[in-house]
Amino acid sequence: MSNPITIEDIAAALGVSKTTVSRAISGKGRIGEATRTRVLEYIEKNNYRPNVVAKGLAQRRTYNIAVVWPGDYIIEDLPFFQKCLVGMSEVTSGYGYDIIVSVVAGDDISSLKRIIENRKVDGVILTRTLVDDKPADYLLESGVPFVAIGDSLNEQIITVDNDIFDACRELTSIIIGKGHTKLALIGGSSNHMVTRNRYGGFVAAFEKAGKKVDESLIFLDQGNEQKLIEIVKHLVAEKVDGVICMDDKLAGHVIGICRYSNIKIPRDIKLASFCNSNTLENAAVSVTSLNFDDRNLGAVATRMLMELIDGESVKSRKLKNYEVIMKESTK
Amino acid sequence: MSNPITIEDIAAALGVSKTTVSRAISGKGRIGEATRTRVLEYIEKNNYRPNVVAKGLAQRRTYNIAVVWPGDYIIEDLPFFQKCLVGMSEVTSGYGYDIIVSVVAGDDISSLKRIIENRKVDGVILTRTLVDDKPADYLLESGVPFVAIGDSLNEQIITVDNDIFDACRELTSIIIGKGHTKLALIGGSSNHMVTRNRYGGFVAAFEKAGKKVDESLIFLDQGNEQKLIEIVKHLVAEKVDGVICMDDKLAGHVIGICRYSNIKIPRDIKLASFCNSNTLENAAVSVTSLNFDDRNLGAVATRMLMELIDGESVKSRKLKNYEVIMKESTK
DNA sequence: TTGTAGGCGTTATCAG
DNA sequence: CTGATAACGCCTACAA
Repeated sequence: MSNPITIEDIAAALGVSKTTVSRAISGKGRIGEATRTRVLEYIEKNNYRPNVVAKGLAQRRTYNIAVVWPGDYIIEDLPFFQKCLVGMSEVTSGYGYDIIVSVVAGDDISSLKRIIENRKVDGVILTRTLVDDKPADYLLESGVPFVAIGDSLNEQIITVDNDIFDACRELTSIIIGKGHTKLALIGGSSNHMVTRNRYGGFVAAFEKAGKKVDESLIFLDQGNEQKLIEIVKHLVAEKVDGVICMDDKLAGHVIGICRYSNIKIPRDIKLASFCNSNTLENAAVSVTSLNFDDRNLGAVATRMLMELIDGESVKSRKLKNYEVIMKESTK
Repeated sequence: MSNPITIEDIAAALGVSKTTVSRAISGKGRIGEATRTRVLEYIEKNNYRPNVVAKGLAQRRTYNIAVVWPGDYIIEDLPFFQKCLVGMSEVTSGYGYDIIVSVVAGDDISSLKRIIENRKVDGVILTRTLVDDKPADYLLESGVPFVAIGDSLNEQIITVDNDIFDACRELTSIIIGKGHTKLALIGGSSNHMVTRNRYGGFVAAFEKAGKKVDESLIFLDQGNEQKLIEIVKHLVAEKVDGVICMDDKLAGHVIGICRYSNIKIPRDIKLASFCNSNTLENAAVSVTSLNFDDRNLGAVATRMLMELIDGESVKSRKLKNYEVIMKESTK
């Protein structure tokens, strides 16, 4: 049925060459003001749309970027990715780009590989960074422009991140400042770069206060709820002042355990989370936590990638804004 | 730098024509077994990858589908979309397709429009359906193949959905069967088709039990927490047996209100949710709810779309499996 | 069974 | 300022 009109149709209708039409559209190359408006008017009237695929073939561009999306269902992580995505989408559409999602679960980067090998995208955004980062390594090797959200140990990788370190240090400092100095820290995968930074911020707050971190109160790579139960009981027995969880998943578990064990927050123990996901809104206590502007993070990452694709040189960035949200759990 | 090799390079290297190479790859058209393997081996050895964009231009295909993604941050909705997406991704990669996300917030379908007008995709999946469905109307008009997840009043629209109606009826029936017949129903946007079906299932359960629904206990288009507070207090004053929320966002609010108002669930009032999002895991009570296989839903929708794109005729489907999860809140 | 030539819709090169 | 003409990389009649 209704085949879309092409640049050639326009050329024929207007008695000019394809080249001229192309120039009128792209704005590149010299062209008479008269013919230019004539073409543009015709385009407007017949609502012509350039074929982006054909354009891409000629320019060796796809006008797509890939966004690596987590394939797991950890609910506390979703709001972050969602907010990032919205920010990304706002930027891409301004550039005439679209977003292809590459769902990556665990170490299986076959989806990403396919997309890259098929040359479906001009660049990639990694939405989290790992210590042993398979996707990043692959992308570096393949030479595709990419930006990673999160910190990296590899200087070659262009990254953008919230200032996790500072934020975590500040939150910890505030709690220390309230006189709660015997603090435990519970964190997730130590293969996530963010875990390192959170840990670093925690330690830095102690240093700043001239105190020493009690290493026996640091628990990383936690996720298993059974082990958490023991840990929480242990902490209460040890009479720690408070516990800081690196994310809301852990904080949620701790709340659940406390409720079940009849431990009262904040009476018996204080609680804070290094990452607010809004998943704890219906929890038994409202939780002190950190808030970041993830939508902006996604937007900035995308702008950086766009510049990278355009051949500009781009430097890693750290976004400075965060909020410390004080709630009942540390009262 | 390293320009990928093309079909022409292979042809030249092997002393055959481009056509022959193309045939060896696609499997279409007659070709000698000998030359065929010769080409395939060469491809393997030099790990040649066809340029999907060029292929698409020639075939008038993009090997992309669009998935309309919600632009809002309603956390209780994210798991559903996430699970759908994973299912979709599994299917598309089997077909050599990729997923472009179209972030649509409210009535602003400009993102979707751009994607369609730019001909970036061969088809679209709508991840929710509305009573007044702007995206669906647009897609119908534009003639792009699409499948909608969720029910529709428009027969022209090809849909696939969980059997919301049956599931809601069953859950309601169970609660009625426990002797709780004075039930309230709180629901979200009545512009969402799913709201209608949930309501329908609720009503059907009453009919099946030979009872009449008390219309004064039906509250749709709720979201505002302030109004919910009044409603909950009203319900308690009216001594209703229980309240069913159409989703976890509402259920979460109700839990919060009850806790604040010192109303005990399930002692003072029973509670159930028509849609389990796992966001209530840390809530004060565990909530009776419905579980669906959303990943499969996404997978089925995608398979249907693939068939549609391949020109096959596809009929709307309703997926039958769901689970009723009985928890403390209705004890 | 294989090859030739033209087309998919643009952009880019190089003359005029 | 404008226009042929050749890419871009692949597919597909039609011929051989």
